[in-house]
Amino acid sequence: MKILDKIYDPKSVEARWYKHWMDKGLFHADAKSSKPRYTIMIPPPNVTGMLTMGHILNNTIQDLLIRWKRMDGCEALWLPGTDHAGIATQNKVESALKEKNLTRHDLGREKLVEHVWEWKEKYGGIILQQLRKLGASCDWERERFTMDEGLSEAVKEVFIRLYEKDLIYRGRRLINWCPRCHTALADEEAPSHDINGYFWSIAYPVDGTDKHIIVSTTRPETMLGDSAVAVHPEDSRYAELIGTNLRLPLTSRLIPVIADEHADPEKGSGAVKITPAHDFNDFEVGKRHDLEMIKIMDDNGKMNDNAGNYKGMDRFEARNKIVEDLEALGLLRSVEPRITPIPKCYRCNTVVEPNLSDQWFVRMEPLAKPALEAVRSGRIKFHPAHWEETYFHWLENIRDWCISRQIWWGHRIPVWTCDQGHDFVSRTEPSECPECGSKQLVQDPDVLDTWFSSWLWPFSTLGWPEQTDDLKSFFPGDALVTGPDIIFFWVARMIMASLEFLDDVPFTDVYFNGMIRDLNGRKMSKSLGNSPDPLWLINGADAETVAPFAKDNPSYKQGLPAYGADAIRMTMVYLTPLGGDIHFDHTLVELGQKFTNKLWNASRFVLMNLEDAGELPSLESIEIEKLDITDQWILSRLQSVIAEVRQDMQAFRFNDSTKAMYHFIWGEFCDWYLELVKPRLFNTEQSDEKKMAQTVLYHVLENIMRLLHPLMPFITEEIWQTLTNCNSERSIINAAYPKTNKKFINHAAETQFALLRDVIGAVRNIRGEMNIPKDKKADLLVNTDADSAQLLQKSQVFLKRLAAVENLEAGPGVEKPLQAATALVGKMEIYLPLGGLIDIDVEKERLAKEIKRMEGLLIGLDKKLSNDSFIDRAPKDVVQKEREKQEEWSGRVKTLRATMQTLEK
RNA sequence: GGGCGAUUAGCUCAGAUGGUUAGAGUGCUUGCUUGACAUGCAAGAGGUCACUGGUUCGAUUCCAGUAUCGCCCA
Repeated sequence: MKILDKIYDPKSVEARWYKHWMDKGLFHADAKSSKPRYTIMIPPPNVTGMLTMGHILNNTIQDLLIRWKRMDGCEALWLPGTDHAGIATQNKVESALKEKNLTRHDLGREKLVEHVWEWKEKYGGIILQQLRKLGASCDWERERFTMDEGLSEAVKEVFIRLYEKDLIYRGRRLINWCPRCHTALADEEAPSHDINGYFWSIAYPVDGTDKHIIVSTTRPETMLGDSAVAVHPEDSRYAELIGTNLRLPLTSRLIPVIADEHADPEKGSGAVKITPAHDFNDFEVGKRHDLEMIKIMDDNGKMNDNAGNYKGMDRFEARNKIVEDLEALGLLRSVEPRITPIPKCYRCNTVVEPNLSDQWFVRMEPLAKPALEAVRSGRIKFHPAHWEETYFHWLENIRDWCISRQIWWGHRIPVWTCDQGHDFVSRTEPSECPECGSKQLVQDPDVLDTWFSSWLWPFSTLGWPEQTDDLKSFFPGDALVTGPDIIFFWVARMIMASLEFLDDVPFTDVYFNGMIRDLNGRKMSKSLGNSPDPLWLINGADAETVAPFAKDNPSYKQGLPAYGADAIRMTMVYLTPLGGDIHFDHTLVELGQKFTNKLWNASRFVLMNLEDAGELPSLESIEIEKLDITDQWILSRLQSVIAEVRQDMQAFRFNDSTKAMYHFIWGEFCDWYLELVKPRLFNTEQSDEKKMAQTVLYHVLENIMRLLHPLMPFITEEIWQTLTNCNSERSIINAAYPKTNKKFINHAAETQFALLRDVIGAVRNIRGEMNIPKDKKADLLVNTDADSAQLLQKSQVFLKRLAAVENLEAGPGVEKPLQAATALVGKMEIYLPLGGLIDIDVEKERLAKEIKRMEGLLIGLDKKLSNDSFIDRAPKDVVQKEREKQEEWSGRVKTLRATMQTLEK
């Protein structure tokens, strides 16, 4: 049997096994397999993206599920890929052009798109390479990209189907416009941010009088586009003015005072300016009152012809000038600071401008209804469930989805217009207008929102609309693992699309992983620069490399050790409760690193001690009665842990499953079993006892490796291969996930072992508190019943080894010697006659502390039990339990007091 | 303004369906180079479970309110 190297080196082990897995095609899922299916579609990262800590968590969880299901007998598909990120990618290429003093218009549409493809081939998808370092067991043969031919077909098909069902329409509407990216955005793509703004109050003169109406606004520049001032119909202050005209300052226009419930009498003066072409609420008011829609800005966010003297100014420059001019006219009545929510472009952070333009929209309400129902009925479950509220709220208040984008990188809208003005859709390049036969055709210049391709991801990746084997085999999928930040963008829309086009849900469970934050609680993001490069954590990074980052993140100053992928995976999952956020710092990964080291060394120890084992019997063939109590205990515990891990993973409680394994492996297998098994192993003679110990050791460790593999794939493969002396044809990837074996569940053994462990603990406690060196052995006397005494007698070798016990005397009626330290374990009294070693004062102090603690507990308990309502109303078994406790504890206090007295003599 | 979530040991976090002597890792103190591991072993200190009420025999756990923080929507 091979022995492991002294130090675990994640770098070489990880590279070696990942290559092996790839070479053997172990991640490939076979559509023709007869096994049950398990499918996860990766949330496709942007093709421009780099790996972040968020991806680490997200993909570790997916890999954990996939590897578990694969071992558990499923044909498991984890399909990877990227999306083309229309705006982001085009931005990237355009800024590269800018350095050569070129704009996209210099190149023209075709050339630019060519350029983007080149860029994509060269730099795109780095993130997928990075995922391999994490150990992701994606089926790389099935990698997809949203601009692939097949996926583009799916997009076109979906557009046409929706168009023909009248679920897609073109309309002139107010949309969110990014003046920098030069495109429309969906509502979700323009999230609002609070900024420190102002609230300006402006006097609008009533025409023909010397009266004024005061209106307030956070955006004074838009007044140039005002077409009315609204007051509430029941606001008596303004009743007489309704229908009169106001002179709009800085212009020559007259605008009416109208009555509309949009005006809130409680807010400001109660009168509100209406700018239908530049405000979403005002747009609705404008429609109701048939007001003129006056656009005062161009697509760059600069003032246009309608802005009079302000023409050509940037919107913010115009704002300042307008405020200045109003002040000069004496019409500016007040300025107060105000936190103002403003929408910003999610790609470039520019302030978004509402813009009136022709765009394509999807009618969402008919799609939303079935999607709502799918979650309400429980066909799809969210983990944690509270995200359902957010989902419901959005779908119940759904607005139509603006899907056209005025950029060039993306799926072209399959709509043509002929010179007679007829619009029509076509699956192929049309040669004539189906309505009038005209051959003068122009295709819509816009492309579709990237999410309009991502929402098809669960089936477009499998070949839809073709009825491929993959589609039949792997759709619908099982789990989706993603962040709650894209619940609207993506999760809800995938559900809608799958129900609409395949009449089925795309997955049955959605796991929302938490956000990774820095230690100050800020979300890790590129723009804040507070996220370390995850590859630093995996491969290590010297101080120089991380210096720029370490400036604001001092814990990185010394550089980072190579923690390895397994350590990071384990740490992240350990730290994440169901959907909870993580406050992350790299030093937390020491948890996983230490665990990895422990696992490695424990395995090394086992392997060293199996060298002379020869052929070991199968576990099944062992007669349980012949096993040592410690063997029975560890095997029984193993069964419980297997059951617990399975249960937790099934419930998406990965941190609980991780903790269960951690505690079992370190706290029970390493700390206790390995120590207890040593006497048998170190026996140089070959004996049945030794062979038995070796057998149990082997089987427990082998189970541990399989149990842990989905979480820590590399180290478990390395150890498992060595342990099982595998030829390279087999892999732990295809080994069976452990199942509970009822034969080994043994509660009696667990109880007996607990007793032994507690006695050892009590002796260690005394020795520890008195700082008694290990080489000073002491006798142990235990006053206890015959059964326990027998167990202790049988376990003398353990007591000697782990508690430095010299001689043991145990049985009923054993009396406390003078000059002894005392401890109570359950109903046992244990004494350590330490002679010269014992410090009476320390022992008195120790006893006094324990008496005080127990008395404190007893007071509470007595109070509870003297409460009649408790006795009457609490369940009988609870009362009974409390009574037993009271008896035991008061007995304990009595014993401790008596002991104290003997010391005081 | 509306909705959702959080507040437990110095730090990072666990604690389904109310009854546990409130836990883990890390940090801290003490003692150990014990034939796998000093990335280790053993022992210890450290908590008014944010605050105020309510429900209950009993609340860290359920409900309401307050405060602070975070996210989403307007």
